Amino acid sequence: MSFDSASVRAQREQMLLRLLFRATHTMNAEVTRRVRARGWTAFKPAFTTLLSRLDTDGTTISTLAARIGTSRQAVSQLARAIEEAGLIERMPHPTDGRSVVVRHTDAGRRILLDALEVMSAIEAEYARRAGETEVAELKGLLAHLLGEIDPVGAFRADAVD
Amino acid sequence: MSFDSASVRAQREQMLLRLLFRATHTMNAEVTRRVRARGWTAFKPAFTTLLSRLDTDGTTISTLAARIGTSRQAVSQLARAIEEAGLIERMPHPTDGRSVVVRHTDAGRRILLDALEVMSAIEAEYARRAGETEVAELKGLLAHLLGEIDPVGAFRADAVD
DNA sequence: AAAGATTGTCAATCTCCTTGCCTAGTTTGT
DNA sequence: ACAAACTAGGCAAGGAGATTGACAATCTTT
Repeated sequence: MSFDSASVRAQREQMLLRLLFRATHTMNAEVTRRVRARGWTAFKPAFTTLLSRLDTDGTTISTLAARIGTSRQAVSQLARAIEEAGLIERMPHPTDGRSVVVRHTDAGRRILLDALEVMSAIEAEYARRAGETEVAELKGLLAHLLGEIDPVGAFRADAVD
Repeated sequence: MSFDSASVRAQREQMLLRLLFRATHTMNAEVTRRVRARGWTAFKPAFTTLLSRLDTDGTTISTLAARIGTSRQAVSQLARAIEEAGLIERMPHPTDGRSVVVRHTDAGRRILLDALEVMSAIEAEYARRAGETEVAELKGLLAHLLGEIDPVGAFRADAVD
């Protein structure tokens, strides 16, 4: 394998990982910008990760960690930040004295719905610019690939809490 | 829009942004793991961003910043880290006294080729598991979408350095 | 020459995450 | 019943990667 900088660069530009990086970064920046523009100035990109995984009756830190796929400490810290933004609240677990249940506040529910609306709007815009079929197909292919390479990361309706 | 936690969660799982996040994260983790396994223990995920954008005869910090799409400061810091890992070297610009030219060392060229091999191997593996056509199509659709939403991020053969 | 831009860097700060350790509870084994 | 083992959560420290503001050195324009 020879080394020619231009061809190496061109090659990398077409790598799947590079394409994924660019798409993720571009879309995430846009979502954050628009959610903030809706008046949620305290919103941070990481918030939706947790907010969207809370059950109506609340969820424990450990369960969240398992769902999100990070450590309990990370969730605990993230939860503190979101709590300080007034979007969730901590409560003692009804039966397990060690556990803490995290639950949406009203504002937490509102911002989540707003974020979902923003994401839908952006997707719709992408579909308008790049083609309805293309974007739908892209989502299908991504979901298909993820089913192969990251089955655990998927939402499981039967998750035990 | 009503609020039902389970349906909201399910809805978000199918959002394009969420799919992109999962795919990016999964693939990036795998690339890093394998490159490290090839003996590049000092390798960090962020390195390839810069390494893959260096020209054979070197590139200035400002040019890199424009190419990568971040600030000069970020590039400067990243360059220091990569320099300390022995993969690039700084040199004074031949004509412009303000500029610094960043260039691959031999090790820098080798690790980049290794990383590209790793990425190709992973893509091939994905193609085997999820289908050749599917992965090729996924890449095509991503590139197509990016052409619409992030035209600047693309590689430009006519870039002036 | 003087005014203005541009290049790279320093320093401080921020976000998100990790690792190591610790206490308070709960479950298990005998 | 009771000690051992495990689990839930949080504290502290710190790292990776980026941002922002300020700045000296150097070019460019007028």
